[in-house]
Amino acid sequence: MELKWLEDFVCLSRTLSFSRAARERNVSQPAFSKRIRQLEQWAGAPLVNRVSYPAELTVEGRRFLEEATEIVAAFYRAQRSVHPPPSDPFEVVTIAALHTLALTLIPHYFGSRRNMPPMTRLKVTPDLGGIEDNLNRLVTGGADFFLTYAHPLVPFHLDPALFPFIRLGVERVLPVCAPELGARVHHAMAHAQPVDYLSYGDESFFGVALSKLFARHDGFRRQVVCEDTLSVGLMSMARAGWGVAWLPEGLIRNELDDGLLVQVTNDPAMVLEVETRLYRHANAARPVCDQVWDVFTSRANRFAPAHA
Amino acid sequence: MELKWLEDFVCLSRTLSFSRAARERNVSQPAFSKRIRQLEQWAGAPLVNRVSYPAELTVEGRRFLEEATEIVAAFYRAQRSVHPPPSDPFEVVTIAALHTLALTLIPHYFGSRRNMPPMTRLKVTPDLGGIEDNLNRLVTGGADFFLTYAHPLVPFHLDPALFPFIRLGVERVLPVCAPELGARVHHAMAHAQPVDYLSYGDESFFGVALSKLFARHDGFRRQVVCEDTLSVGLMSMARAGWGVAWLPEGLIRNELDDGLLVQVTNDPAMVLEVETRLYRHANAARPVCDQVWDVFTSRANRFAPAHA
DNA sequence: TAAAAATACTCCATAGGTATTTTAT
DNA sequence: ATAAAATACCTATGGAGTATTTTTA
Repeated sequence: MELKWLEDFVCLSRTLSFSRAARERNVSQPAFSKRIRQLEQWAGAPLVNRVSYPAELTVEGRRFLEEATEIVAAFYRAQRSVHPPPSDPFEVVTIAALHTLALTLIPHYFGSRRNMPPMTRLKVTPDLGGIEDNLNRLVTGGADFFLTYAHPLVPFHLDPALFPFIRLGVERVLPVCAPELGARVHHAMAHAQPVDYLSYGDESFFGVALSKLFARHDGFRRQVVCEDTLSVGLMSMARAGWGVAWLPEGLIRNELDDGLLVQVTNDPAMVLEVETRLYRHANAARPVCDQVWDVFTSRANRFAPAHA
Repeated sequence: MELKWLEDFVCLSRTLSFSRAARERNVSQPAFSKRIRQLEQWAGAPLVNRVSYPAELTVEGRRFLEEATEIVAAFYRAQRSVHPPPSDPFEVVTIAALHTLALTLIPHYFGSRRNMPPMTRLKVTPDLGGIEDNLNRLVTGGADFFLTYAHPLVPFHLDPALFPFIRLGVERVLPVCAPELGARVHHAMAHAQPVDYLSYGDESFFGVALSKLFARHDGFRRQVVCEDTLSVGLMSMARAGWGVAWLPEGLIRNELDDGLLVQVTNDPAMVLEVETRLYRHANAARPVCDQVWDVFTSRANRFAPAHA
């Protein structure tokens, strides 16, 4: 019985796809399948229903998942317990965050240090374009909170019993470009002609969400001229006049106000609306975590970027 | 990272001996050492201090032990969660018990079913001579309680924080034989001549304890004529006149009263006194377990066989 | 038809064994 | 001197890969 089997299973329960989970776990699909079978043999029952597509957990699998998630977290807690952090008068609260939110939302919520409980330190661990790392940090207890976007087009499954979340607000992701390109781009889009497009790639949250959004509107043709998983990177390119980028409103409010970026269309179908959510581990029971949770709960919607 | 490494470590923390733990875990000593080293590498620190003898856990090891014990239990809880027992109106309380105590002490404590909380069922899982299996059942959550003898000569270590125990009483283990052998055996022992001896072997609790007791009195010579790890088996042989056996007083009270067995010496140095203890898992938090615990606590010493 | 999962097979990393040396009491 | 732990070395199991077939949407 190996720890990685449990990690495999937790990953599979999120992706509900052997191949995707295998890729995420950096093993070949046959090897991954075999490991899941070994786990099922140890557990004594099938945990995944393979006949349906997409795959789904069996009743036994759902029961097992709760325990498995707990055990995985316990392992890394045990590992950390060996090297207790040097006694520090400050309580450290770790927030795993999609990098854009680390830039835009966290300052909004906390404003100044005065809004933090005294003697606490905020540790933000931004991702590099994928949410998997952040999810793992939350599941294994490496982070107390996970600040993320959420959208029906980009499903990721976290057991709501173990990982409660609060909906902080809604953010609009707008198609923008430099003002000198505005007219040309507007014309191209209106006539289904290809436009220069600044892409998030196919892996990141916005990349997946946008590609599915565009799939619904085949009138939109695009030519990828630059790719970057970081929204701030794309913003720089857009300001330099390379092309159109879909950027979160909270990130570019100043640029829009100052006319450094302009929205290329008012078609609401071309605007992506995403929720902003804060997840926590139900067992992250430190008092300071409850305090931070309360700060976010009390300010939810009030400080959400789209409504600020 | 493998489950068996944690089981190895828990076992090692009890035995404080690589070779003994290796035997208990059914692997060779080098393989066992290697597994512990792998665990230490994963944990990121030495968990065992090997320079001292007997080996002892490091500070890190003691911290890690608590988590490890928890995780091992969680694994087997997860495994059981896959096949939940059929809904049964009865709560089952499982007691792992040294077989002799299963015969003598449990009936004394509970008397009739009326003393059990209503709608509960007692499941007794006696051992076959060794305490290791029972310890494992307790550690992995397979048993709610562990009823055992205890003696300084037979140390076994259970973390008192995780496995609290109550001292139920003291039992004397007496050298007895059939009445027709009494005079001859008494004479032989008085003159340091070998006597026919009914042995528990070298593995069981009484076997270890007695061999260490005898080592202090080299005046006692013995000839093993029969070996059985079960005390009741030895009692039958003793009644049939095969030789001398050391038997727990609670088991042979009737035989002594009826003159079917007689004590071969009154030398108090030849009597083994053992404690009877009830251990529980600190996290076995079901209400019915607390009730059973209370039954034992309230009756401790009152119903101990040696004082009954 | 295309993507996903299972199957077949090959290879090599490593877990575990035996034999031996080193170390500690 | 003896018992325990580490070291050295060898063998074989099985874990992971590639290639292929089967299956499902």
